[in-house]
Amino acid sequence: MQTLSTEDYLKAIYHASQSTSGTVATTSIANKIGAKPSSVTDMFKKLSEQKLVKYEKYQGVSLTKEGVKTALRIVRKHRLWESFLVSHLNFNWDEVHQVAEQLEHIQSEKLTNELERFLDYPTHDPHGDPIPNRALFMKSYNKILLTELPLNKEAVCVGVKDNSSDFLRYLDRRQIGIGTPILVLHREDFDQSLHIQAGNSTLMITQKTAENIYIKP
Amino acid sequence: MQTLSTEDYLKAIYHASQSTSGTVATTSIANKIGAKPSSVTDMFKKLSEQKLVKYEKYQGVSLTKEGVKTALRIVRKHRLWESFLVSHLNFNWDEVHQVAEQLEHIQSEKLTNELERFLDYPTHDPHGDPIPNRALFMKSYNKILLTELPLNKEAVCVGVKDNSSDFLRYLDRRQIGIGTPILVLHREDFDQSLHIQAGNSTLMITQKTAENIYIKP
DNA sequence: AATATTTTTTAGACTTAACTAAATTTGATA
DNA sequence: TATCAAATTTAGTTAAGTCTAAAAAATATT
Repeated sequence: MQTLSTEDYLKAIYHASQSTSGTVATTSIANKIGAKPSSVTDMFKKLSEQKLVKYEKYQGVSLTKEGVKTALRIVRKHRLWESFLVSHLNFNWDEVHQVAEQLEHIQSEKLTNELERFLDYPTHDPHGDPIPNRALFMKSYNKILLTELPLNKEAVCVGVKDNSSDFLRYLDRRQIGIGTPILVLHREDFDQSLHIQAGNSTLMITQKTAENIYIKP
Repeated sequence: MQTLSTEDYLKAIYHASQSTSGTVATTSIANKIGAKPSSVTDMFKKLSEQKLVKYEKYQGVSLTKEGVKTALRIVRKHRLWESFLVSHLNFNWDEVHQVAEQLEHIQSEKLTNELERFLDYPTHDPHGDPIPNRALFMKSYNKILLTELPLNKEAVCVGVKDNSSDFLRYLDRRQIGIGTPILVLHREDFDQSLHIQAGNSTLMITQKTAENIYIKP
């Protein structure tokens, strides 16, 4: 059985390898976990002994098949709990992360599966991220970043890249959320800022904001 | 903030002091926690430094006011989660304990209070034990053991003393649960076994069984 | 009351997951 | 290619919570 800590490492490696899609560097995990690189090296060795990662000195790590499965089981629990917190316990989408970080470590297959049933088999969490099903399979939308949306083409917000409370609350204030229809009215060549229509209101957003919003045309 | 382990100790001390209502011995906690007495002594010292227990060498421990509050917060979470598991996630009353042991350590006041609201402020858990409210106040029924019920006096099962799966499953098979009406038809002087009417069926139970069923006349 | 038994504590050691500081390797730069 | 900087690993340390074995105190028995 995994300790709480190894689960955190596996999840961090999983997320890191999603964005870089290759081997993952010691420092990048150290930053995510909030630990020193030396501690991370120690853990890489331990995970390697357990055949959860492939690790070669100075070459970074990658998850083994078993490692991916373990990581996905945690991601599954995390996203199911986030969904529950928002749909039934009045949490906002910017408040769920910290609590879900704890709940994701609860060990009970029955609990996870019953929670999934209770929520009626949700496919995406409150941030638009896909929830692995019982077989750990998930399909993500064919989503693109808002920066790539052509002018005057209708689209819908389906997720966010940055899950920080700050960003999510910012979107809340702008009344942008999952499902909000979005149209790009004008793209400023100078700084790549966008004039968009989000729902019923027209507003301006920076490039940085647009880079963190996923949409589906 | 408490570690997972100190929370377990506080809860164990709380439960032990409920039954013995005095100071609690090192060995009794060692048995509950599944640790050696020497480890328990160490923890007693630590909890004492944190002013959560009153501890004097060789004299056992008792919870301080703050210790009781911390213990009750855990009991509150434990029983709320047990209620949730049974009422919404199809758990049986004999299956909930192990999972609730994990869930009780989740740190989030909002989560606890929203869960309580979602469950519509339950006063008792699936085993009939009272759930502390937000102010950590709980009122238990004026319950007595089934062994003390006079012949032919109507009563209702309101709880169990032994929460083990074995006992709970045994009661399930006998169709005895919270709310089941019970009538003692005959008490055998020889071994104190009882002939009772439970719901619609008549059956015989041993003294040991009767000693673990709480009823309200 | 003296002795024996049980309970509890102390002392020292182990494990896990972290740390710091120093050494090594890699990759970039000149 | 030689050198330098950054990243990574090694070596040794720490803290929490556990353990075993031995010592001390409390309780029970004769």
